Amino acid sequence: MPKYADKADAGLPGDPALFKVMTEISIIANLADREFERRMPGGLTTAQFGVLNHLLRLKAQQTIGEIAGAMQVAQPTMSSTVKRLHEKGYVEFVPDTKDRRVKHVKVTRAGRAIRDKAVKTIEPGLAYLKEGTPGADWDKILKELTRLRIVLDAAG
Amino acid sequence: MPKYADKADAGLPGDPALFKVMTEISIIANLADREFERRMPGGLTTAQFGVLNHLLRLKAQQTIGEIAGAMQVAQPTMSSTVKRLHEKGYVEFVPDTKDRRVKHVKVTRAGRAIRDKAVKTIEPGLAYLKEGTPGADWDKILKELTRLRIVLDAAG
DNA sequence: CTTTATTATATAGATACCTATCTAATAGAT
DNA sequence: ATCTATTAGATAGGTATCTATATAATAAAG
Repeated sequence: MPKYADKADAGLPGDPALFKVMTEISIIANLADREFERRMPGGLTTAQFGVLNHLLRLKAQQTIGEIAGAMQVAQPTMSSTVKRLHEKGYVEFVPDTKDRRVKHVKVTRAGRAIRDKAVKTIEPGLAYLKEGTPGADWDKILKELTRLRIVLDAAG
Repeated sequence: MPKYADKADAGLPGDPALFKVMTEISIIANLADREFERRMPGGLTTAQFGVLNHLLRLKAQQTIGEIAGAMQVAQPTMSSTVKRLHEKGYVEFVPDTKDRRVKHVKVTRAGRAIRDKAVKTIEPGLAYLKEGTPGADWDKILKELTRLRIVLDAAG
């Protein structure tokens, strides 16, 4: 049951627009995670899907640290996510020949298969969202959100 | 150290705009939480601040279920957040005279004080973000994001 | 009235995320 | 060569979030 569908926005009248934007972003992030994970096969989470998708699109192996940087999360977070993918057999670890501290993460066949399945699961949902927001210029909104993210990131 | 500031967007070339938007939203939500919590007094989290702010702006007490609905999170999540606020002395529980199952959550003086401090802490950050994104029409973006959230919420 | 259904909140068990810290291995400096 | 600094990753402890379930109290039905 939707809880907010009858309200103009998630904020209160006095809030500045950007504050409301941040509130919406927080709610959307949570709702989207829930929707995706409800539909994703094999108990994949969005974090786990993100890693598989990232590596497969790059067509490359990466270290845990590199993946953490690319996904914009802390290294221990990525250690944990990769560990779960490993337990499920979706990635394997390739030792570095020159530096024994390093683990190269490689997607397995099973990992590729589950990711392809996940992509197919997501596509109709994305189409649904796009149809549900006619007239929205997502390319333009993307540009602004990217600018916002860069400023926010630089502030840290 | 920013990790993404040198990239056009957080997605990959083949991704549809709306997919990239969702990716940005996820990253922004995390970055914003971190920034705010780093600056907030008294170890307040964004979730905890959100509850105090919500109740104080409404100028009303609400039950845990009502707050959960308003903040768009599951009821056990709100039980947990409210519990932490109670441990810190920022809210108190007012028993319902007619229904002994119900807890009315009321912000204490200390809660109001910490929220006022938090608001003052946030304002410059918001101004910084706004200045860092000149020309962005946040009112318009808010409208689109709200539509997106409503569609997403209705899908659940 | 007693039994059943509903409702409000709490508890249990996961995952994701963080910061702080530890270990192991490599690199640098003297 | 040895001592120190840096780096990759793992571990510990904490909050937020979810779903599923338990508990308690009210409401509805018989």
